[in-house]
Formats: sequence, structure tokens, C-alpha cells
Amino acid sequence: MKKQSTEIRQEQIKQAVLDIIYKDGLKNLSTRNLSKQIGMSEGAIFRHFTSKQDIILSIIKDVRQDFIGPLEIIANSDEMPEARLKSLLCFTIQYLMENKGITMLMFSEASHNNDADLKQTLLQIFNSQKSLVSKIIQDGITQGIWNNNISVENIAMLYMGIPVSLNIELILNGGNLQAENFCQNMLQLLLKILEK
Amino acid sequence: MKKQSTEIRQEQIKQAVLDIIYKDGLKNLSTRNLSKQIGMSEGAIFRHFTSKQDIILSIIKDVRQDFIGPLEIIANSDEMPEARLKSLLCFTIQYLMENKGITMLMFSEASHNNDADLKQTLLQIFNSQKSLVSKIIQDGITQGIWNNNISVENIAMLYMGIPVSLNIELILNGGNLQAENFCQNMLQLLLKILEK
DNA sequence: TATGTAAGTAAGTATTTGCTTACAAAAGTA
DNA sequence: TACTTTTGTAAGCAAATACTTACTTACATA
Repeated sequence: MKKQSTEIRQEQIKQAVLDIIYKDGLKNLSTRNLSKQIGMSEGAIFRHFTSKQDIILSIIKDVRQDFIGPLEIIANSDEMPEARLKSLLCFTIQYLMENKGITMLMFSEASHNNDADLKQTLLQIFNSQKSLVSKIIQDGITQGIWNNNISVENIAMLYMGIPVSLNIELILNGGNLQAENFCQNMLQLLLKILEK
Repeated sequence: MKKQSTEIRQEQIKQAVLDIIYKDGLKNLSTRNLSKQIGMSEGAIFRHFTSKQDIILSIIKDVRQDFIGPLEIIANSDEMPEARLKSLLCFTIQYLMENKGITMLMFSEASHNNDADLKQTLLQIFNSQKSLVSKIIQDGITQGIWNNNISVENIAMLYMGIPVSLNIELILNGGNLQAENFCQNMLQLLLKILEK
């Protein structure tokens, strides 16, 4: 196999991990299977990551950077709450559609890991999402746009189920889902809850 | 160890499976680990089930009987749509709280299984839930109680995320969650969407 | 062109996996 | 009581697992 830099290989390996999880499930995520998917020897994987655990940790850290990072920018922008909520939701759905294995990875593998570092990062990812949604909703209420009689906490919780709804549909109906439509549809429902 | 009938042992084994999944995650669900949890030898497990797969299949069939069964009765009762929706949601949450490993099992293990029988049962469980919620909502619309401008399909999709939201909270925040409150809270939000 | 290093491989390692075997003992039944 | 069946065990099986080793090869740079 042609030689490549560690940076390139690391990206390939992480992508392959997510692909395997989405297509074949977590139980088929073995280093042997992984090497087959990439077309490189098993030993080579361990040139670029110290352990299988290390690959997963790296993926979760990517999530914080490539997913939570942009979400923070969206939530803290000076746009109207409704526009921010839409951006937040649509970006989330887009990200999860492009990284289809991530939802499963975070729930199943990562959440029951005894690696404290990994667990901490994971908790941070969930809590960040929740608090960013909460912030936008709170802004809308404060600005008098939305109903002040609803519990921000409860909507945030309902919101957190949306990405997983998406995942259920993807797995069971085989991935043919219009991300743009899905985002708009869910947004409509949320706005109905928020309206005065 | 004292002898017990296969029926009793099967229940114990299935319960232990769900406990392990909830506490330690799917990757720790080995037959060795399972035998340790029950306090019986590994060989004894295979007296009562033909394979590990067989245990999982049996659990999923329980879900259809003990969970989907009652849901059908609730959805088809002659109560008002709002009362039925509440019962449906609260029963779902109660069931998942009492069988905390099931959500994870259905998503991760079962959805990527190559056993056709299992996959079929699983698909049935998801689609049943969705169609029962849809039925209740449709009834409410037909009776002129709820808004006829909303998409039944979309609300059903949003609904399906609620049980998993619950699971996230349970795993990450350590299980201290008031089921009764959670049910009422989510119901409030759904009713807000449905109202005219 | 020579050389050091980073990136590749095949073939191991020890451990864990799901499951089987050969046998023991408890419990129902005659 | 005698005998059959059912439920239990300890020890071991082949295959799969994550990871290592000893060695090779491509490539940037002196």
C-alpha cells in the first residue's frame, strides 16, 4: 500500500470506524474488520493510534470541535431566536447525516467506557447541546417573542430526542431521508410549542 | 446452586442481560459475565437457552408481548384521545424505566443483527409504536379536538425520540429521574403542538 | 546518491469469546 | 426405594479479539 502521512491515515481510520458502526453495528467494529475496510494491515492501524480506545477518544474530541464549536457560534450570534434555533437544528441534522455512526458510538460504546477522560468529554457534548438550545429559547422568551409559560428545560429535553429520532429512521428505513425537510418539519413543531 | 425450573431461570437470565447492558454497556455482555452476575455456571445458561442470540431474541419477543400488547389496548380503547395519549406515553416511560437496558439493546445489538426473525420483530416493534401514536392523533383530529393543520407523521417521529431522551438522561445523570413528572412534562409539550 | 526515518507488512502473542463435553446431583415419579 | 429426567458443574474447545514483534520498503533530505 502507498505510504501516507499519519494525519491522513488518522482521518481515514476514524471515517472507517464511523462507516462500520453505521453499516454493520458496533459489534463488528474490530481492528481486523477495520483494517479490511481501509485496505491496510492491522499493524499499520497501531502506527497511527496507540489503541482502539484511542481512535474512539479522538472521534469524540472531533465531535466537540467540529460539532459543538459551530453550535456555540450559532447560539451566541446576534440573529433572531427563531433563526438561531433553525440554524442550530439544521446544522445538527446535517452533521449527524454526514457522520452517521456517531450517535450510536456516543450512546453505546462511549457512555459505558471506564475511561474518565472520554466520559467527561461525552457529558460535555450532551450538556453543551442542551444548554445552547436552552439559551436560545430563553432569549426568545426574554425578548417577548415566545410563550413564557413553558419550561425551557422540558423543551430542551424534547429537542435532544430529535437527533435520535433521525437515527431510528435512518437505520430502519435505510437512509433515504431528506435532511432539509426533516429539519424544517421538526422546527415547525418546536415553534408551535414556543408560540404564545 | 439450588435447582430451579427452566421458566424461572430464563426470566433471571433475561433480567441479568438487561441489567448488564444498562450498567456496563453492551460490550460487557459476555456469557461469562452473565454467569457471574447470576451466580451460576456458564454451562447452565446454555441449558436454558440454545445460544446467546436466543436470549436476545426472547427478550425482544417479550417486548412485543409485554410492551406493544398493552399499547395496542390503550390506543384502541374508547377513551378520549388526550387520555389515550397520556396513558400511552406514561406506560411507555414506565416500561422503559423498569427495563432500562432495552432501549440500548434494540438500537445497537438488534438493529444490526443478521438474524432475519429478530430484525423482523424489531421493525414491527418500532412501526407499531409509531402507528399507534399516529392513530390516536388522527382520532383527535377527526373528532375536531386537535389542529388538522399538523402532520401526524411528524409528531409521531418527534414522539419516538422521547423514550431515548429519557435513556440519555438516565445513563448520563445516573438514573435519578421522576418518571411521573417526565411523562406529564412531555405530554404538555405534545398537547401544545396538537391544540388548535 | 546515500542514509535515517516514518509507514508499511506477516505472523505472531495472550486473553476473551460463545459454546460443548463428561460427569454429578437434585428432584420428580413408579 | 429404584429409576429417569432435569438441572447443575468444571474443564476445555476453536475462533476472534486487541495488540506486538521483527522485519521491509518508500520517501524526504543531506
